[in-house]
Amino acid sequence: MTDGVAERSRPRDRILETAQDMFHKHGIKGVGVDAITEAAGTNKMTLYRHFESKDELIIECLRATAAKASRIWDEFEAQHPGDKLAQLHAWVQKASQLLSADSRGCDMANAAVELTETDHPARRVIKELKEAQREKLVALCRDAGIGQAELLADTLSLLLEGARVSMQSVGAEGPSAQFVRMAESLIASFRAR
Amino acid sequence: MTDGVAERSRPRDRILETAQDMFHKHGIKGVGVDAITEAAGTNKMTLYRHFESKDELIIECLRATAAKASRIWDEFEAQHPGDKLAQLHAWVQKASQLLSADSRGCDMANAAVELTETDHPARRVIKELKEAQREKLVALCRDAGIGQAELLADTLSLLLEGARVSMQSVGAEGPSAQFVRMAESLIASFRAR
DNA sequence: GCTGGAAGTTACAGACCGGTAACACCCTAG
DNA sequence: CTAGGGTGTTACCGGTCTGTAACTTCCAGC
Repeated sequence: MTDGVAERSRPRDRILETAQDMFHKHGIKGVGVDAITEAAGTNKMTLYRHFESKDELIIECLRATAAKASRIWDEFEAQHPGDKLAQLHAWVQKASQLLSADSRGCDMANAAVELTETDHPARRVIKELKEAQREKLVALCRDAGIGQAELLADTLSLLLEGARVSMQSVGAEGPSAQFVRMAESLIASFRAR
Repeated sequence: MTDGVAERSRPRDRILETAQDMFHKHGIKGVGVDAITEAAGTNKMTLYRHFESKDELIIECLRATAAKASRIWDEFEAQHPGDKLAQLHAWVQKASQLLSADSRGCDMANAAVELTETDHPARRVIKELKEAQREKLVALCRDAGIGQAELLADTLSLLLEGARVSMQSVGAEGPSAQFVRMAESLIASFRAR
């Protein structure tokens, strides 16, 4: 009969959620564990009882973010059951919404930029998660009946990745503003082949 | 009759060059001023006599990097005088070379990711420099006789930006490997309109 | 009510950070 | 030769960082 209120959830969950949010907003190196625990309404010792190090917490945050993103793909399937082309357009739409709603880009890409040590434990996790996302998009393009599915998927990936990082440097009025137009005409052009 | 040897150049120049290199390799927050001065063969006091703060040094580094990039555009003009379309293809080629030679992406974009404070002095510099680069590419596309020059330039920008950040998260074998093919077919498609 | 484990508290270690003060040195322009 | 500016050296300041130790408090299950 545990109380379901978010504010009174288990400390581990609060830490994970708060850390995700703060890493996203201020960057990984821009947030200390003390700040996280304080914002999560707990303390450092409790954090280190649940996560063996800050690096481990970072990895768990990335996994959680990826899992959240993965759930969006389920929405596509639910909204357009079986219609893979419609799901691809929904993907473009969703990407555009993300661009409008948030100017801090992709957590995994940002983490890769910040964590420059080539042997950092988070790097292989980032690579794995990004590869999984790539394969999902390739499969969607292929199932939508597009011939060069890999090429379209990769192009769309780069466009979105570029848009998300471009927003952070030039701002929302820069090249990223044209993302939807670019993506849609790309899809049309690939379908025409 | 000052000795021209690079190792014996003025301390300010050595600091600037070393800082550029180290910020690029290890990120801005991953490098302390002590490490920079030591690598530059000097000391912290000398750094602070030439730069009023680390933030100011960061800004000077970004300006220097942009100036270096700007010189590449002069090469395009020198290699293909008057032939703007050839220069556009040279741009693609050069971008691809950068992708192969270096996996740490764009210093300005990386800095924008790292420096999350919205009022950080480097942010407006980054925006200015990125906007200048954008206008250069737009002008090149326009002068190459492409109708929707802005749209092509912005698409190429996002592709390159995406490729440079994608390399850092997924690696060189990911979507960024197809950059040249994407860019060239984009240019061809825009020329056909 | 008792007990055991989870959580909170305080203090601390050791390292690094950006930035400054005071002073010694060296080398070149006059 | 001398004066002075650029440079090097050392020590320090106050702050922040990750991570730990020792102890107390709380609360649910029995």
